[in-house]
Amino acid sequence: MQQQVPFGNAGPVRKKAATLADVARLAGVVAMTASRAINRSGYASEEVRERVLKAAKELNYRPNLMARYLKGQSRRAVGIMLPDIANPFSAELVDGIKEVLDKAGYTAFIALAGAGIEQERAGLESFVDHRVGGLLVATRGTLMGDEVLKEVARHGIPIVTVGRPVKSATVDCVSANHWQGAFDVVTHLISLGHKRIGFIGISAEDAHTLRRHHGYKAALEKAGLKAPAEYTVGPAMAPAFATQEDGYEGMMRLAGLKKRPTAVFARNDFAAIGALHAALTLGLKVPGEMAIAGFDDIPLGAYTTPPLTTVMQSTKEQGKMAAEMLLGRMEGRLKGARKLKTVECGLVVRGSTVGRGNRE
Amino acid sequence: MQQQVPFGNAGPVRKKAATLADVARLAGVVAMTASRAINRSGYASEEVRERVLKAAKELNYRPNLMARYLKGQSRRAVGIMLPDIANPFSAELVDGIKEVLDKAGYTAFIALAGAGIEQERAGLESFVDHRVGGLLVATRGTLMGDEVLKEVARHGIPIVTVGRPVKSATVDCVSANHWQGAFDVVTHLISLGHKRIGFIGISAEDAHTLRRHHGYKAALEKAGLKAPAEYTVGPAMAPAFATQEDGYEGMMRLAGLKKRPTAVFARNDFAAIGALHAALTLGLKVPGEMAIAGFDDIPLGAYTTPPLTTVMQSTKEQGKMAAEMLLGRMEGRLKGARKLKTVECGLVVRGSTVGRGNRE
DNA sequence: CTGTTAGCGCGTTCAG
DNA sequence: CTGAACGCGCTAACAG
Repeated sequence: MQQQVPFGNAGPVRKKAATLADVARLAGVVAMTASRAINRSGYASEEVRERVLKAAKELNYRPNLMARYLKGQSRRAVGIMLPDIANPFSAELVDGIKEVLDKAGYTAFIALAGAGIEQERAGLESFVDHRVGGLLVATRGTLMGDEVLKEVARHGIPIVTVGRPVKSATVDCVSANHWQGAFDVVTHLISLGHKRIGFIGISAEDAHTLRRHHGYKAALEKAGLKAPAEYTVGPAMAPAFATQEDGYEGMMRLAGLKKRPTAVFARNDFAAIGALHAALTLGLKVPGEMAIAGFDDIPLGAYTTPPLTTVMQSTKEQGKMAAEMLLGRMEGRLKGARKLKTVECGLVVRGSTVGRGNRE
Repeated sequence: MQQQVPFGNAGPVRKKAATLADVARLAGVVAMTASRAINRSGYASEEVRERVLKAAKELNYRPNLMARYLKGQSRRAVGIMLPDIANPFSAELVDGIKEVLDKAGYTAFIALAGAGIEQERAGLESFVDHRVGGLLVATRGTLMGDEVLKEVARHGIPIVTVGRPVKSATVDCVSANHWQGAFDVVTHLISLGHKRIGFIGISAEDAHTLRRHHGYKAALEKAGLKAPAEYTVGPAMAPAFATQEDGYEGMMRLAGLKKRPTAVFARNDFAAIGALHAALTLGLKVPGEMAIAGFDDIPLGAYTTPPLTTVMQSTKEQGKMAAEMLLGRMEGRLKGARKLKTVECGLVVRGSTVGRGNRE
């Protein structure tokens, strides 16, 4: 029974949405009765409920959440603040989060921090304004960002961050052990006999990257190897995450050194793929003359030629854990001091460090 | 001046948020005056405004949007419904949308359709419930999906779809000319002398793919070439979009034919990259023995070896256009019958169809 | 310029 | 089982 809709020829004018009173009138009862029938709260005779439900459907009735929230009802929506959307990390994370949230009957809204801290603040405030019941924040940690988060926390909304430890007693955190992942993959390179190992994609802005770089240095140190400053390269102004371009440039720089590295660890898989392309373009054999490893285990990494050795950080798992912690806070199951959870990373060895590579 | 926050040791208990009345009381005025001071509507003496603003800051006051909306205020939030988040298409689209929305001072919320139509419906209804002022829908077109959209349209919320023509008089649409893009790239392959050209990633579910496949067939037909059924391969149950795996499988199938194609057009770049890896794994020279083209122009496509020939569909541009149309509807600038806009696609020629490739 | 009144749509509370 | 009154936080429309 398709109804006439007042749009397209009427511009933004719209018939006012049906209210509970309208439904009640049509069903021949009073608003309160309709409310009870619809929400199954309190009693209502079967017969009345049917009439009400029919009327509701006919009027295309949707309860006005604003009015509900106004009375301080439970808020079954969660806000997710992401750094950007182009990042496979975001995709997997949301995957894990949604799995938990969907099951629990919550709706998730996503906002993007995008370029700057101001956008992030605007998005977070918007979440607060729209009365989400909890916040999952996966943006990158900067000191400025922390201030914003603390401000938001003052509104009393439970917050769980992912991959971003916040120095605030009211915020729970889930993150991967980037240090250990980097340590493991560099140790893997060392165990293959490499002694000159470069790092592509450094950036002082990004907490993850710094921890990965520390892991890189620690592994070298433990093996008694050196990491000359010139072996660490990165774009001057680091963006949200290193890109193919950065990796390409980085490899070009490293390969141009008089004593160039024989292996390279790139901050993430995008950079690694860019580096791989650069190396092949220069005619270097991979991994024969240049071994390359990345970080993140993006799906495409298994389909480069040669496939990419990388570090898996079980992002989906982190998403699930974070969502569960948040729900716990929201529903009062989880109490007490802030929780900090860390997930270990796993090494994924493929052809870019071991084997024939794509040239004899 | 960091305040004590009641969380962490108190579970979900929270101090009630400050209300306008609280602010007014602290400033020694009445609520209405505070409202005027904060919203710059009506008059308020400079002195009073300062006092009110100070009080507001002190109490960490945020106007209760629910209460505002309840009065039927303008809704400066927009909902974006995406098919999934792992898709570079989504990223670029949101990029374009945000550019317009940010400038106009609107906030964007994103929801994901994910697996099924039910999630999509839930997300859309949640948007309606949260009283977003407009909806941008970029999920894939299926008949079931259309029904849901029509239902939502009945609420009188302006809707613009991207890449998905909807048979409803109340929904505006923006999309790329997939047919033409496919036609052009296949024509490019033909112009290189290829006579046996395969298609990887067919799926009856996906409208875009079908249009790309039609373009592929049209190009062959126009050149007087044949497209045997066995040259078109795809996973039986097609997911949201074809993946590296699908491309890999597809190429394996095509390469195994007694009279195998000399060129392949993959439904998207992910499939193309999978196909590329398969071809190289089989020892085929690309493009010498097997030319490969994709669709979408994802960033990584320029960094495969050889780099990928593909079709650019200016997704960001589509996002901008869609957002502008939506704002036009929301603000009453755009009136009248539904608008349908189509953006042309552009051919991007790289090494996977032309040149030496990555082997001599 | 500032204060008062009323009502948005709903659910809670208390009477029928 | 059903109805009537009240108030959530805010602002439009009137006074003062």
